[in-house]
Amino acid sequence: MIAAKRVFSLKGFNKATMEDIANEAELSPGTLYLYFKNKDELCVSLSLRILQYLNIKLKHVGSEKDLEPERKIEALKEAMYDVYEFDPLILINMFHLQSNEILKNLSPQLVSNIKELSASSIKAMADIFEEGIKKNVFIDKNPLALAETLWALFSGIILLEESKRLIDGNKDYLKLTLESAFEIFARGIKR
Amino acid sequence: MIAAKRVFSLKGFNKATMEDIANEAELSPGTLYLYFKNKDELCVSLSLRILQYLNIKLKHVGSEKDLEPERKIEALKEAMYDVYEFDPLILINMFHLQSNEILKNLSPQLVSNIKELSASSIKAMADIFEEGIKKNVFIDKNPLALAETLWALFSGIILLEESKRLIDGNKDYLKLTLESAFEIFARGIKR
Amino acid sequence: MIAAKRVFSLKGFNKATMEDIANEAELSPGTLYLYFKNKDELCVSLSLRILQYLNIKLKHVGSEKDLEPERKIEALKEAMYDVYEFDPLILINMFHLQSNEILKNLSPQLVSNIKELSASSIKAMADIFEEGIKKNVFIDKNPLALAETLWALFSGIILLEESKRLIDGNKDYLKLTLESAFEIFARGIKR
Amino acid sequence: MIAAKRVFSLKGFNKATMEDIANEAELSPGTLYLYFKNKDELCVSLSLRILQYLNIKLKHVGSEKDLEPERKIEALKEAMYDVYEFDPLILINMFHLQSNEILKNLSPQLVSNIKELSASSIKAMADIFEEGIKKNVFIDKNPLALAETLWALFSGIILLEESKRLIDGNKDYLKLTLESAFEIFARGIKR
DNA sequence: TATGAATGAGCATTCATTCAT
DNA sequence: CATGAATGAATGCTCATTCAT
Repeated sequence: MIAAKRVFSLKGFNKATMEDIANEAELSPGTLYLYFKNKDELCVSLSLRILQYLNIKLKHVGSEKDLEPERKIEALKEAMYDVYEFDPLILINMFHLQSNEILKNLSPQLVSNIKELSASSIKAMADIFEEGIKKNVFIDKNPLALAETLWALFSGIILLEESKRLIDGNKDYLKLTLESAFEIFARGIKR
Repeated sequence: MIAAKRVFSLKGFNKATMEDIANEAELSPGTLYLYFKNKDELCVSLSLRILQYLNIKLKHVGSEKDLEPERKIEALKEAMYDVYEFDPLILINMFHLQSNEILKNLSPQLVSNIKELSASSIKAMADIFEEGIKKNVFIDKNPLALAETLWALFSGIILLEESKRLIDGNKDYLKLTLESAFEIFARGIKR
Repeated sequence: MIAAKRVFSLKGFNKATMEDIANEAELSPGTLYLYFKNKDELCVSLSLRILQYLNIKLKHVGSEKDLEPERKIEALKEAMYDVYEFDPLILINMFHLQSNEILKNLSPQLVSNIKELSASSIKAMADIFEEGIKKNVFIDKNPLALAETLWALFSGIILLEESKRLIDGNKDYLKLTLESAFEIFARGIKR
Repeated sequence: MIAAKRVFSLKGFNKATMEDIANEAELSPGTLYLYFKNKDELCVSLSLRILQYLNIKLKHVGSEKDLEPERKIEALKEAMYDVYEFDPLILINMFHLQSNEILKNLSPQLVSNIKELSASSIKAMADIFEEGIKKNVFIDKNPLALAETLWALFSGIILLEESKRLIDGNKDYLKLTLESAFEIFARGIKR
């Protein structure tokens, strides 16, 4: 998977061949198929891994007992930025994947995994919002709706920054963009 | 382009063949190449079209003299939803495109067009925010930053809904999600 | 034909398209087919032209009454070099053509033309040799055989120099190579 | 390579498809690409093989200690005829190749191989001439120039005979033509 | 005479996948 | 558990040629 990550990052998913990955992993092409049913599943496994990482990070924020809801929003931002820095390319890929034709040909098991992890991540955020609402810190809205909005904001920013980098060759302003967006979001949900 | 739209929607970009499109258009494959340099450019042309449409809609909102800034945010939401309804698949595709390996192999002319239209769209929103800031309706933040946040929110929501549809087979809740997200955003930027 | 010559020289016969030639000639592709049955015949027409030119030159040498046979060999060399300089690429192409798969698909008329011109050129040289043999200046060999040898020598040198240029990027030493080869040939046929 | 030789001989290089060759070799098209980078390189490999064969033959003649220089010229003729008989079509193809657009797209390795073999072949002949010059049997001329002349004569004759066969349907007189040309050449370089 | 848009058969090449070892 | 040679279906793209105007 490390090899695959490296190759996908370098060549992009479509241009990377199984042979490339096998070479990078110092394995033979055939061996890859002992561990992954096909190329799609190999690709998705990478997404799953980062989704797991994100999930853990978000849950961890939720479980911090001593943190005020408002601070937790801050912590979410940090968590998201951490995940991004851990592996930008794979994160981007993951957000692409979610609405892609690849999903259609995936094994139900894997789709189910993705579904669970996504749901779990959004749930983790929703819990935080729910707490905030109960404490009268956040506006009284469906916590899930708040969580989805934040999720959308996060993924949208990731893709926007990627697109800016590709089109303009811009440097990496993600941190700033993220700060700014979270500030607006935080104000938007404050009671 | 209508044929291509149909075929891409049906089969997805990678699975659609030039022959499929030619058949749908009742043309020969060779003829497609008289009008589009290659498959990528044909695909991107579709994105360009919807980006143009979005651009016009956003500019139109900006130019409405009698509308209060707060109403214009509402109008932006309507505009975005209109564009989505005009052609969901192509809009999704467009947001994918922006951060994709396809961009790397595109003719500079086309990349430049995309760049201009994106910039112009964001600028149109930024103008609205600037007006609102001047009128002391919105918080005093860089209007461009506000615009980018809204853009990210929009694209993130589009992709999130698409992913929900693919994974859960959920019905189309975009309208609701959009409403909810815009409400938060509007509160977030209100002074 | 001038346009075709230019395009073939630039791109080579296989890579040059009829559209290239039409553009260069400021005509439409269709129009080319009013004058040439197909691409092969257009190509061969060019060869025919230079073969005609060579033919005239060689005959002219033969008809110089006041020239000793030995001088005529010198004159042949000059004639050949002239033809080469007139259009190296087309001459090379012509020698390639003669033993190529293109010939198999040519109209009988054109094949017949080539045949006649080649024969006539060789005949012109043979006449010179015959004269020399009668005058006891050249060895008593079949004049046609002498002519064919000289023809082979000429074409071989043309192709060798072309190959040297392509492989080594060497400058144009054709003149020197030709001199040297003719000297050997002249000694070889002198009584 | 045997399959390719057969197919090229039958259909000519341009008309032969990779599928034809694969079928003839009882392999799949893809497998061909495991051994040859592309069609051009497959074609050139054939040329390389005969060039190697020619090279060995010529060197062998040069290394015969007991042969007088004059006999070595005879032996060269025999060697060349042997190579021709070994595979006429491929030899013709080889001489075409040397001055062709194909060379431009070849891997540097292959071009370098061709270059070396050609040079080595000409050198082998030049050595023979040098020996003859030292022994006062041949005229005192640059041995390399003599070698190139003979090379040109050889290739020119090969192509001329091929063209005669194509145009006139003539039988194979190569042996005779070669004899005659070598006789002239031998006289031409004799002191 | 000239056009040029449309053709569509044709082909090189790729690469995910398999399977005998 | 690993191999890697072989596969062969799949497809983007080309370009000589045509024909209605």
